[in-house]
Amino acid sequence: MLSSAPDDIRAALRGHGLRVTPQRLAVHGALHALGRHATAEQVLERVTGTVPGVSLPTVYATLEVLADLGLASRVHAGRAVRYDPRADPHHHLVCDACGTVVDLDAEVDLRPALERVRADGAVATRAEVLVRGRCAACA
Amino acid sequence: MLSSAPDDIRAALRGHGLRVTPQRLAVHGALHALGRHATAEQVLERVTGTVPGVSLPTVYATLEVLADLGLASRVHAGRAVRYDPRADPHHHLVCDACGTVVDLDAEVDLRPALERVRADGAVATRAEVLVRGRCAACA
DNA sequence: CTTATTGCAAACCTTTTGCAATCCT
DNA sequence: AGGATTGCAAAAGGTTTGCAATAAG
Repeated sequence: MLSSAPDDIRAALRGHGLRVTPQRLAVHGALHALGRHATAEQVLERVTGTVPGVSLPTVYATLEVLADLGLASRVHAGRAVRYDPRADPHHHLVCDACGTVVDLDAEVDLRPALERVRADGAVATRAEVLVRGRCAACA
Repeated sequence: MLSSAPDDIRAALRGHGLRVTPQRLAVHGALHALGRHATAEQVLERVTGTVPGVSLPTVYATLEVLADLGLASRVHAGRAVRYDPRADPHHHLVCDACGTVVDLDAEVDLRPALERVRADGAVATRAEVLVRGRCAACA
């Protein structure tokens, strides 16, 4: 079972003293059902289809919670922030034509960059390779 | 002399059939004078201090032109897009606390990621390592 | 019960657009 | 002269906030 199981979010929320609400379960479910780097708007559409009465501010708040819990991650690509249901470290390609974000599963040795961060007295919490270009559909 | 010399932008603009206007020179100068990853707003402030009568839409348009000419590059970090006077490939650290973007001069072998892009049938135009964390001042 | 969470509407901020006036070439 | 470029104002996104009503623990 992947870490996206409904039980995991319940446990994660409880473990952080947060409440388990239908909206949070719905947003989490929708993000995984979409299975891609979705915008808050897209998540809202999907959620509204199954659990009506969810508002956009709630979607934003919930996605933020999921990101903080490590159950999702933000990808700052273009206009809109996209939320990635994958939490494990991986890389991204952002299509300059259609704005799509696609995962890049590749092994890149980021240590030189991370060492540079440390040498500068800064702290790294996450690191990824960000490629800009055209996705397969647009190329 | 670095590629930021005023003459270079003149040549670059003319070479692309674009007009050399005081606004474009001012924006280019301001971006380099700021010497860091500035927002359009910050560039406007700086420009207004020396060459009054420049508008925000013009700053945006000009930064876009500079980026297209390869005299600057966009960094999508948080809320606002930041423009980097450096055009050569390098990496970035984005501070989650203050939003600052700092350069990371490090040698990272991105080939595995780029090969992945090609294998997927996509095209890469640029690639960098993006680190999130806290800058030296905020850490 | 108590307080986090929600929905709604409205505010906010960044970026873009439309159009008449301007100024490079 | 002629068309690219500009300023202004206004619109268009995307995201956040304020507050009363609701519901989870």
